[in-house]
Amino acid sequence: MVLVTTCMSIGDFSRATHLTVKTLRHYHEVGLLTPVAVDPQTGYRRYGTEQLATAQVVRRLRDLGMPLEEIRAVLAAPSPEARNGQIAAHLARLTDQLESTQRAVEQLRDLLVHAAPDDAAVELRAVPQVAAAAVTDVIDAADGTGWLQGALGELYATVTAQRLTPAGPAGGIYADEIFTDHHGQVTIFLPCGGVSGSSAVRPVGRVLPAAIPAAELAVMTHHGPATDVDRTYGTLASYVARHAIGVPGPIREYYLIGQRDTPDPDQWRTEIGWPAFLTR
Amino acid sequence: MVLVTTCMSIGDFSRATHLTVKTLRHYHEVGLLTPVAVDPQTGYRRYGTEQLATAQVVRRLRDLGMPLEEIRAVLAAPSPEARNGQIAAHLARLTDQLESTQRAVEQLRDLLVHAAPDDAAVELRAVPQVAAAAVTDVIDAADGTGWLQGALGELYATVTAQRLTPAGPAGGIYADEIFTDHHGQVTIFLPCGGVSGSSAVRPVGRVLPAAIPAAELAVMTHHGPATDVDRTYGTLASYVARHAIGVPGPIREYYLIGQRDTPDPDQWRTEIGWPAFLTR
DNA sequence: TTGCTCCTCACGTCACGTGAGGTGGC
DNA sequence: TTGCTCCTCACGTCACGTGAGGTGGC
Repeated sequence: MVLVTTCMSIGDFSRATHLTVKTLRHYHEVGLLTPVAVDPQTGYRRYGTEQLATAQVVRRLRDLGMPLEEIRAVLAAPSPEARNGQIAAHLARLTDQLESTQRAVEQLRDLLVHAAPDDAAVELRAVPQVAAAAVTDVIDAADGTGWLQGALGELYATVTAQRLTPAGPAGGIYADEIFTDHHGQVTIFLPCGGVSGSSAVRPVGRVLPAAIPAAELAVMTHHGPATDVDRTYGTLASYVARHAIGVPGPIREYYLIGQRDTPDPDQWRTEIGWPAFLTR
Repeated sequence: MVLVTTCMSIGDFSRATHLTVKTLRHYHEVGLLTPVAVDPQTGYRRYGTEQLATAQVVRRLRDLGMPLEEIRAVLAAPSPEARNGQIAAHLARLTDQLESTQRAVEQLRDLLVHAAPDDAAVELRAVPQVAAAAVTDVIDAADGTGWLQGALGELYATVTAQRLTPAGPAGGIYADEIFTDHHGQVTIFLPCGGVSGSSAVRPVGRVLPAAIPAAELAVMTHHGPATDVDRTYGTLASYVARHAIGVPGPIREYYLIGQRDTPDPDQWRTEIGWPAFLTR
């Protein structure tokens, strides 16, 4: 059986698909849309008419911002169901992006309308060592919020299942690299003391017993969701710098009221703790 | 008067703003966020507490996808009104993008659900030379739709003002570079013959009299808005390739029913004309 | 003194766009 | 034969991220 394919030059294929010649050459180079034939003498590319449909799909997926690597996976999907799943996953990402853009718009308005939080609310506090159940991981800052919710859920579930009583609000210890590199170690903990100050929690899944060290902190309470927590960080950093009380060490957060407590983000309260020395 | 500025290291400023150290150095390099002081010996950067507010604005504008160059312009705005105008312009662009993404989703669904247009509807046609009023420009393909509406509006307004009667539907002549480079010459014309075949139109604004040359075309009608006109182009190109009747020359479009005629996009009709020879 | 912070290159990423300089096809 | 199409480098764009390799500050 001989398959006779009707061919067209790259110029005709460009007019037919509304993809530029440069783009078509690029798609050839990365193996996304390989011409049916390439003249070995001249390097001239020949595209088959049956490639028009593929090009139309590629164009629409690119219009949706899908990376070339993922488009290649869609084209290679073993079944229509797999293909639809990949596309649906990308559309879900687009929806997430849209929501985060809408939040960014509100944040910007907030920033331009409302004054910076007042640093009169900064409090200096020495926290003692506590025994706790803890989850530790190295994460990307971008994944922070989702990861935090998962860790808190696992901590509360584990502590409850073991019939222990939390001895204070949950907290987090953030390595500097989380801020300076957007990638670093985070520990989320839930205080629950046992005999002689060591945690009574038994390891389950990611949850381990841990001793959370004592610290001296400049503390300020952030009101609302984490999206604009940087404003509270700024005020706190400014306070610490003006009083020249900064010391090295990881930043802490304490989750007083959050998603688990009330669905109203305005009522959420998070304490930010910046390492500081309290005595002069 | 001596201004004493409280300073912080790049590391502290990173923690305070949640911008990475690499990002802060980049913003310094491009002049977007210049430290208040740089140690001439060591190159160490010092940031002032009053720069925290600026950094917070920058971060939110970046979250909205605003380019660094535009953010610089926002920061340098002479008045709050100018600033708000620049931000509003960017938000309008975001809204446009959102709409175009939503259209892309529908287009993709269409492509996966509906079969390609049938090439039984392709018609071979010889069009004679006509006298016309015309607007010619070199444009980017991305600006095509908006530019086309403007040109059509100007053509119809001019012809009507000069009490001339259109002698047929408006059309467009698209240089190959519009498709192969996404940048090239386009002529939009409205036939209106005068004495002895030359256009009676007097030049006004961008509108000039022109003789639109005769052509032999393979023609197919596109139904609906221009967003998925590439499907009709593909079917037409396939037809021309299979019958081996393609000849060089610019592509034409004829705007039979459009935005000017009905607000319902499903009723819009555009003829696509692909250069072809009619005799064998 | 040690370890940590900070520094400057130099190069990579992603999806192309922009020339330069040259050759094949009708 | 002319002019057009097509070719391959090589480099640019944008907003950073990723090491390498080295120095200053507490």
